Amino acid sequence: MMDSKLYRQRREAPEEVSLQAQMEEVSKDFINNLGRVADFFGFNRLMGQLYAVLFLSPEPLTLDDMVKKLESSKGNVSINIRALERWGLVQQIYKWADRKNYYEAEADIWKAISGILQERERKESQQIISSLNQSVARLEQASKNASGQEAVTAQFYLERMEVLRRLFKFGDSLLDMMVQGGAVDFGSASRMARSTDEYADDISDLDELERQQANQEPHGTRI
Amino acid sequence: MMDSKLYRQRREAPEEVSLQAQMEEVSKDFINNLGRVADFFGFNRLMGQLYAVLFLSPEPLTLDDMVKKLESSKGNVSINIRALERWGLVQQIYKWADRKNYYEAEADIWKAISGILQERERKESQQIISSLNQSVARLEQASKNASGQEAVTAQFYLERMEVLRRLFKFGDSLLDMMVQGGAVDFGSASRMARSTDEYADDISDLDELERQQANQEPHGTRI
DNA sequence: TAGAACGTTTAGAATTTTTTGAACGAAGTG
DNA sequence: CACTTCGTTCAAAAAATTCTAAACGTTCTA
Repeated sequence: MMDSKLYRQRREAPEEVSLQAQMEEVSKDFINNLGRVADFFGFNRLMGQLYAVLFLSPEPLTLDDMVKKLESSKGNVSINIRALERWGLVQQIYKWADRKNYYEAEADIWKAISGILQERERKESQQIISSLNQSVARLEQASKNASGQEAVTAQFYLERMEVLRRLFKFGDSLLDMMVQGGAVDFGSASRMARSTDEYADDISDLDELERQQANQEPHGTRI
Repeated sequence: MMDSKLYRQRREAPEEVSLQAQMEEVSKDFINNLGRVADFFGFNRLMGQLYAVLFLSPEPLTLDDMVKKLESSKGNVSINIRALERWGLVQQIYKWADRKNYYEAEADIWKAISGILQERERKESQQIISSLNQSVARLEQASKNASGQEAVTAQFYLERMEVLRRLFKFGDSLLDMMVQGGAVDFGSASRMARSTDEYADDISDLDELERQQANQEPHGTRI
């Protein structure tokens, strides 16, 4: 079934062979690139490559198709394709009277990315925000009746942590806006992210942060 | 010199000791968190931890201070602190008549992040964009006088690659706006990122992309 | 019912990344 | 000059990640 294609290819005229060859090369590049991207984003290379293969395939592919294409082992492909499935990057297709599983790439890239942002990046950022919130609360409480050197250091901690807390809050709302579709103004964003003491008296920036975040508060980022 | 602090701590009243303990714990959390963040972004854990230690320290620290605090080896700290320096996340401080090197964290987080985005994320995205551009160009050229099945497949490749090319272009300009300070509308962004055929006839989106990108074209993203 | 086709799981092999510790050189000190 | 302090380098160890190949369970087929 697949073989017929290969046969045709060998018999065709020079120009056509050349196109085939080009497509071959181009798709190799593409596959490598997505491999690197996946790596870059903390997935593994094979996941990216698998997605790439499926993304460039007009028809859904089977496990073995991918094994062949990527020269990897069946086990490895099996594991990674299922990871892709869990991330919503790949879907399974069932064919009538065919015991094989076919897979195809989620073609709506934006949907795929939103899913990842929602599931992974935001979870990460929210954990950190939550931890920072706790820390700030504890320190504020504990340093209430402190004085001298200790109080000064505690204050320093508080200021520094507040800077990071703002940053992550901003990052989190940025992610949310990417997912929900909103608008961000990086001009004010960058000012907000800068260190507290420089801008502590400039309340308008804080207001702006709150306003930006208000748009998406409904779905529960607040901690 | 450092010991005096520890001495004081032991002699102080219960409340004060408690604050110290709180600060200890809170800073451990913080250090771990930044370690994870660093990991998440493809640096290594120690880099994040080092940055955290410096970020929470009111005075600059020496290599050995950090070795002690993080219970790592000198070699490891040396290597990673210099990596941080290269990324502009940490600065060296020279003290008069002191042979040791002191380090302090870049306190302007936004500046630090911009640097990374500029140096690393954008480089990555631009490489991919460039590779995609080449591929698209090659395919367009090669499929000029093709026909039949081959032409159809080539067309499919082109469409798919165009989708990714748009996505990365958008990502690239997003990064640029974060660095330069601009505004992004994720509503139109998401529409743009979706697959070509659905929106091919809706030219206004394309216009919007170009307009958004026009702001930063000067510093050479165009390929 | 035996055997083939498929996908999953898993132990351990291979590879990559991170860490250590010792050696070294440069610079300062007595 | 002998000795100490400090930071870097690098080979090897340790740890973490990724990959393979074989075993296995299911489902289908003859």
